[in-house]
Amino acid sequence: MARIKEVAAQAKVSVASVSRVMAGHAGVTAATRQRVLDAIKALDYRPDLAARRLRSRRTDTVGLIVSDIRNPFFTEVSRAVEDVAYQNRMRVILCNADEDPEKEALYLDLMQDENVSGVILSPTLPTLARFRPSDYSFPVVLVDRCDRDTAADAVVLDNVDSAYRLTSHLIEQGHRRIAFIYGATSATGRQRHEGYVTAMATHGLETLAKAVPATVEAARNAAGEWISRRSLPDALVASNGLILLGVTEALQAAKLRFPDQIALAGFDDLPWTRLVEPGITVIAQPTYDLGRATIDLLLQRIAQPAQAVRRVVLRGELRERGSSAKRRA
Amino acid sequence: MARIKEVAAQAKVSVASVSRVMAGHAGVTAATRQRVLDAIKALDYRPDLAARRLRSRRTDTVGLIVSDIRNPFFTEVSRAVEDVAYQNRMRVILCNADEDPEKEALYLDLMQDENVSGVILSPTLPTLARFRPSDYSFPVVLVDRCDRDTAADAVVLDNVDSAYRLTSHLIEQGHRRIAFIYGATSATGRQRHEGYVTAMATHGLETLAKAVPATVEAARNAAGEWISRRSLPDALVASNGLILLGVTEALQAAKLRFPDQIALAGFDDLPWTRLVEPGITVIAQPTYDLGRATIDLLLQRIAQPAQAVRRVVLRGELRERGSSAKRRA
DNA sequence: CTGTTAGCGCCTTCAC
DNA sequence: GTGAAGGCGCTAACAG
Repeated sequence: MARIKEVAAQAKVSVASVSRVMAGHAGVTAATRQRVLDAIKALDYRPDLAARRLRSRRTDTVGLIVSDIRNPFFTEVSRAVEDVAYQNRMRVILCNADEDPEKEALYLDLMQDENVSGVILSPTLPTLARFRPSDYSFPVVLVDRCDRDTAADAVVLDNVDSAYRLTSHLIEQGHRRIAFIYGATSATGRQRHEGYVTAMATHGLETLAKAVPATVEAARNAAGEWISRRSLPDALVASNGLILLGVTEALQAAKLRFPDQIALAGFDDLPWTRLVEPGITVIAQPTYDLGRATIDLLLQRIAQPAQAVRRVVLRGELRERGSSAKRRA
Repeated sequence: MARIKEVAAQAKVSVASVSRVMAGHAGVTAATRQRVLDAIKALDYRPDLAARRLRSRRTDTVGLIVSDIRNPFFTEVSRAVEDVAYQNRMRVILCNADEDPEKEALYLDLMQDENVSGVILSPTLPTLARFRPSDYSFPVVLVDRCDRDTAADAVVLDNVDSAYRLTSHLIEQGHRRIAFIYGATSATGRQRHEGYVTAMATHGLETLAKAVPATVEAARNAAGEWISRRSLPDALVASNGLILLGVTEALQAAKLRFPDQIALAGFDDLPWTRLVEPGITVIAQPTYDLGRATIDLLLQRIAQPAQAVRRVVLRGELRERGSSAKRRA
């Protein structure tokens, strides 16, 4: 492995010039520049990143702390982050916090140790509650989850609105007893719950909601309990894709047909929601765009640490399908 | 941020002793050891990783180059890798090659620059064909995809066998004209195709196979073309979860009911395969275990670079569901 | 415009 | 058992 010294020797210049050429720094003759470039190519020189990072005190690395990598929403966000980051010569360190606040804290610590240039985080509720950007030596951009008053860059869906629209749609379809199952570990679940509550209240309807851990199993069990009661709701709404899956499984296990016996709707336009007859009505999230907006925001923040805190809100799109069809009066 | 010097000063010892204590090195008095530990705690000292890496010439970082992060198979593998890696004080750099050989090459290069301790790779066919472990300065463990004669550590499913069993199952159910749609970009698709061919040959049946890019869209189109022909096959088999999804969508678009009009089966026990009535028969892959075996192998290889090349083969499990049900003779 | 040089923070011989 | 000192490979400040 060639070192910068050898490149300098080969090009008959000083190491400083080599460094300057690599940095794309101005103030180098075209001639020396070329000699350096030739030497680099001739020796197949690749700068030592560890040395560079030690000296320059920057890592060009971003940490991606995702709350549940199995959730397709986050894998798509990760894909966007990965794409854009590498296009900008940044590395991505992947961390999966598994909806566990302790793991989140651990990973944030790790990021400190790694001296990353920035972090993307989708915090659980406890972490979000404690979250102060100033606690960290690196910029943090929140994705998917943040409170109204969180003083940090964030990219989120219009959760309240989307849930409001989804619920209103069900009401318009003639459903009245609409139940809402939502993730208890995230601000997102809460906000969607809020949108649901508002929509119900607007129409003078009683709410019927349950918070569950954001897993397929928990949702399946919760929905199962509801189903086994004597009085079935008219409709069930799930606050995200994982929960929607659990609910759908429970309905199927109980041999309940939608929309005939019960209507169904939820968040996240996963491929299978079209496959399950007659299709499930959902709010589609622009997942890739959310991810891209997040890493864009982070890169900008890294470049300009002092710029004003920003919040990007993307709109969810209602996709009506058979599962929410009109109730026969 | 405290430095090792300050810790040394605070503990009234030399930096060497601090370093020794941190390394858990023997030959330090319990007394000094305690003083150092106290100082570290008092100053909240955290060693600078960039400096340590420069000095020690090791990064304790593994690269994870996944061929398609949107494929749930790989997200589950990633989860396992992530889990185990961090438990072993290793970082994970995530790369998504998107089934693109050029990106794979790019990322492998990057891993070289990063001086990673090791790499996990699920190569496309072209990359696999060229692959020589000795081309890299770090150990590489292949996951999901490798040839019989690839001289590298690898963790894979028993692809040929599983496909053989799946196909045989369909034959036993009375299906005869069984078509196979498989991913053209991976050794895995090929091997599953081989198992299919063998099973068909064993029973003296003609094969009917098509290779497609490993995406939902490509599979949907391919299946669509097949379906629109005059003579429908008895059954369709998809070589992985993405392709199975595309095929299922095509069948649904054509309003074909399974198993009545056509039987269906595939690889990857994704949640939705149970949801689509009457359930799709699949080979379930032990995805998490595959990932864990892979990172385990890599960590062992890092610890003992000279050990013999190993191959771990995990067995796929046939899960019979309605979609492959007996053909009415 | 180019070269010399002083570290970045840590580990690790080497003396004592 | 402990400390002093050199150097990992690079960047950047300073001279020239």
